[in-house]
Amino acid sequence: MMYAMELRLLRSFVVVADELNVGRAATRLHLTQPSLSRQIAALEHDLGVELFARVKKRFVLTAAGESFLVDARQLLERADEAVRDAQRVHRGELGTLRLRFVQSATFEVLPRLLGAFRAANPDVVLDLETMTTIRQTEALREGRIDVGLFRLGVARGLETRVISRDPLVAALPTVHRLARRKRISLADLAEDPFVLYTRATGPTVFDTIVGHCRAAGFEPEVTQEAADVQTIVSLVAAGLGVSLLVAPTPRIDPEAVVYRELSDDLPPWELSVAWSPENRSPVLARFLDLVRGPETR
Amino acid sequence: MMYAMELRLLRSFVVVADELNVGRAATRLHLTQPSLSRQIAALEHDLGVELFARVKKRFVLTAAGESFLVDARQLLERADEAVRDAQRVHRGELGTLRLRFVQSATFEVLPRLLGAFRAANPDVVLDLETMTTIRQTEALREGRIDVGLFRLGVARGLETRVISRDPLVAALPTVHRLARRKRISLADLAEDPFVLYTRATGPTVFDTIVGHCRAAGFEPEVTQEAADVQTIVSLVAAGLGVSLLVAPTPRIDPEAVVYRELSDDLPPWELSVAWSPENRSPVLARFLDLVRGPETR
DNA sequence: AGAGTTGATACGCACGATGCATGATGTACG
DNA sequence: CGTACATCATGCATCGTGCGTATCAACTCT
Repeated sequence: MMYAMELRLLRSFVVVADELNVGRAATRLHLTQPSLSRQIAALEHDLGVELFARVKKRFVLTAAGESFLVDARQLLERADEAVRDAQRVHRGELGTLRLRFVQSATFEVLPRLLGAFRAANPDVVLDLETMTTIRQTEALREGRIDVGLFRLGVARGLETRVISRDPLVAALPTVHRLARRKRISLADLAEDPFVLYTRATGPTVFDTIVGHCRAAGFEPEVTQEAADVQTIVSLVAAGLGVSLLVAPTPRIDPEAVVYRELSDDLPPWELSVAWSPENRSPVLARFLDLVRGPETR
Repeated sequence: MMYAMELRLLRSFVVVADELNVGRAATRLHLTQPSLSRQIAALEHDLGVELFARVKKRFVLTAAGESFLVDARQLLERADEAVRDAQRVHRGELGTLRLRFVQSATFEVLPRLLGAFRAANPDVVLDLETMTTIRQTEALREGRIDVGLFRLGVARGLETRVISRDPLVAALPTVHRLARRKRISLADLAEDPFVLYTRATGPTVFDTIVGHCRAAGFEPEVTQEAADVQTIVSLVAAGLGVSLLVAPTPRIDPEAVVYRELSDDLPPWELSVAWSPENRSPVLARFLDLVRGPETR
């Protein structure tokens, strides 16, 4: 069905229904009385229904008019809301930010970032999940997510910015012979069994650590692999071996595990924000303002 | 804030968003491409927000466009609904019928009437309540209710139509000396105590019954009054006296109370529908179609 | 490189909404 | 009871705006 009905007619109708007097309503609408009279007539013609009963030159809403008034008010209200929402989405105040991150970002960087973003954009829905580095870059390129947080690696076709440089530390069981030392060197651990990230899920982490060991003159004996930090720390606590982790580290089992600085001059482990330059999401823009702003100083 | 936004623009926007091709969308809308192009531009100008990203002469919805599309669809949907509802209200298919009735209508007439009306108008909300005759006529004149159902009395300024003529019957305790007789005359009850409707709430009922008794040659001894039929029947069941009621009668205490026809040639007790001729409610019109239709044969 | 799409812009026209003047009808009040 | 006032509808001229035709500009595909 094709109605010629327009919001302009609804706006007029609501005012006339409010005043129940065409002349006064016309003044409020900056129109003349005849013009408004014809608008109402046109609306009634469109609907095929009388909205006002002209009883003795006086306007009264009909039952159909009462019903339509309620709906017209709601309609105008919702139209305004739709406009406001579109504008807010445009400004990035409203929408969804799809953010993925590696586990080691969860301990310090992520809470700090999200806290600041939440405060500035309370109406943005945050779609959060952990994801490995490789899958993040894929998802970013295909536009399935907006922001990635991962360590190492240049991502072709993606923009990145380092937001944190964190040292590697050694995780030792409290009962370990070196646990009393404040700093240790990698070479000290040459004979120890290692617990490391599963190579299958993220080869860079595994390979980099093994590379550091070789540079220190030994081939690490990896007795156990695990897919997440928590498990690795638990295994270290249980005495299955030592490990190398990125600081800040999880505070589980503080009685059973200690973290020690490394005296070796290892390059810092960089945490980067990554996004696609093709992604025009205003919410992403807001997020990047936050990330780039303070760092550009 | 004054938006020039009109539904016409929304209708166009939805189609363009659907096709993502101005030319094809224009064909569907029976417009030319330039015209539609300008409509979209005008809409974007109104909102102050780009709805489409023109990337390489190809249309893609922006985030704001996505948001606005959802709302625009909903808005158009609701606009149609508002029109349909107004039309249904006009036809009396939608709305409220405010119906009041005296107690004696509840046993047979009311269920029959409402059953038929409900079947024909399932979306009309029925606002039902018992109300005394006098208060019904007041409420009808003041437009507070649509239909009244009461007995006796001409109501000035109201239209009425008799829909049921019911005989008076005598209510006797089962243990009464006349309970075995099939028909009795009023004069037989000359010495019995009477239980009647409270005169204060409805004088016509009380006075008419007393009038019948006098015509039968005795002054009834009213030992007890009560405001509703149920109570009266209970009192008769308890042996406090006899009563005269309109048939059909409530089926409470069938062991303790019997109803007997009267041999006197009393005028039937008429039940009327009443309404105000000023009331333009389409729902009322539908109701009257039902009431008048079958009766006019 | 050239043909074919596709969206934006220019220009003239025509329809429609507006304002002014007036008519029709009802109300208030002396 | 009649006249002045109020209120909504209608006739008519005008102005604005949205539309179509023609054309341009930019990108795609072969």
